[in-house]
Amino acid sequence: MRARLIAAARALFVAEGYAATSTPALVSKAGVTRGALYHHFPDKQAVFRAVVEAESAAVADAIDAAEGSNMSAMERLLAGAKAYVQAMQVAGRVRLILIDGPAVLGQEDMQQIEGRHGDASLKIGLQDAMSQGPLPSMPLDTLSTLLSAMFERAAIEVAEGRDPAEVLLVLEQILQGLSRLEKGR
Amino acid sequence: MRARLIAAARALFVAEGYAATSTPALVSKAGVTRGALYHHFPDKQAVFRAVVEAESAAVADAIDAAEGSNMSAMERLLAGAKAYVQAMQVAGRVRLILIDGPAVLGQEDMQQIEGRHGDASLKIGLQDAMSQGPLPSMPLDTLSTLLSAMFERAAIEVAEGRDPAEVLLVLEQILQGLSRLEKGR
DNA sequence: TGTAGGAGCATACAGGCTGTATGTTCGTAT
DNA sequence: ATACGAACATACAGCCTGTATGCTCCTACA
Repeated sequence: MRARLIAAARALFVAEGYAATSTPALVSKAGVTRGALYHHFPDKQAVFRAVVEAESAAVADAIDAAEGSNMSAMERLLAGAKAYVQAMQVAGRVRLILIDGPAVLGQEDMQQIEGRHGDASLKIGLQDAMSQGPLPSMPLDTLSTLLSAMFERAAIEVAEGRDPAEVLLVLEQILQGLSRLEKGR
Repeated sequence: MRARLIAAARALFVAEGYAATSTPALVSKAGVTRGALYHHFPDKQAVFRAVVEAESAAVADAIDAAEGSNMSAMERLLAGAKAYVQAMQVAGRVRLILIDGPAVLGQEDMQQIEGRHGDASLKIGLQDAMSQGPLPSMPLDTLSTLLSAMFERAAIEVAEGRDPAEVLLVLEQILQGLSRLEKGR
């Protein structure tokens, strides 16, 4: 039942957006009444949060699966980025996680949701690339956040039709550029 | 009158967010009635759009003002980035332009609004850095979009309290890294 | 100068949506 | 056997949006 609600909600939030999705329409699609919805969730926003959390977890799993342990730090970073962009191509994910999510749940909550899953692995990858790889030392949190924003935008661009190979090439160039800086600076 | 409405709208959209701002509250703050609002704007979204457009134009002006013509291409890029991040520190701009904007108006409209102003200058800067500067050749549109996303995130981070010097340092490193790649590749 | 017409704004109304309060059913533990 | 709470349905109150309608005043023009 909760699952049916979440599935129907996902479909509508993706198709119409959060604001334009009414709870009557939602429960109608799920084949239940509004009573059921408000029994399982405190409010409409909580339903949205559940949808986003599930989606975010799925993305994180896809990234983890793609990062082989026999890769170098830089290889893992690139593989992770590629997996991320690809995982975000599942229809609706960009809108849920990157567009509506921050506006509806707030940047803070979104950061917490994402941070629980995938964002941490990027930071670890960068940490490795600094200590064992060619990446020069610089503020880790900041670098991680900025690169993460770039990956997110990459996902959006590909979802909107830009050539994935081109996007990944540019991402690779930027990462490679970073590794060309002198380490002791 | 239109100006009074836009000013009141800006204050409320920033303080409460778009969804939580009601038109009764808006007109009450502006000291008029809802009739006036719906006389000047077709709907609530149009008021929001007007606010965002004004804000976006202000940011673009700040960037233009900061880019001296006697700078090298890479210097101009960095100066523009710095000016952008700084201009976005005006209270509420991050929320209006980067958080609520895309969700309320859609990424497409937002891109059009921003594109009319500042985004173009980034692309020109990159173009110069490629043809006359040290930047290796790569897909311009994609690079521009990805870097732009990074700048936006930089603005968000600084607005949330992260040390601006640290953020700008990392931005500079990334740009410098790009310029270290071999040009003929 | 008188008047028609429209801009600028206020008021009133209809429809829809959210969240809560109030049933109702059914399983389960004692 | 019964008391109790989970799971769901129904009913209601309040608010909000957009539109329709009304009023006032200024202006263009005869």
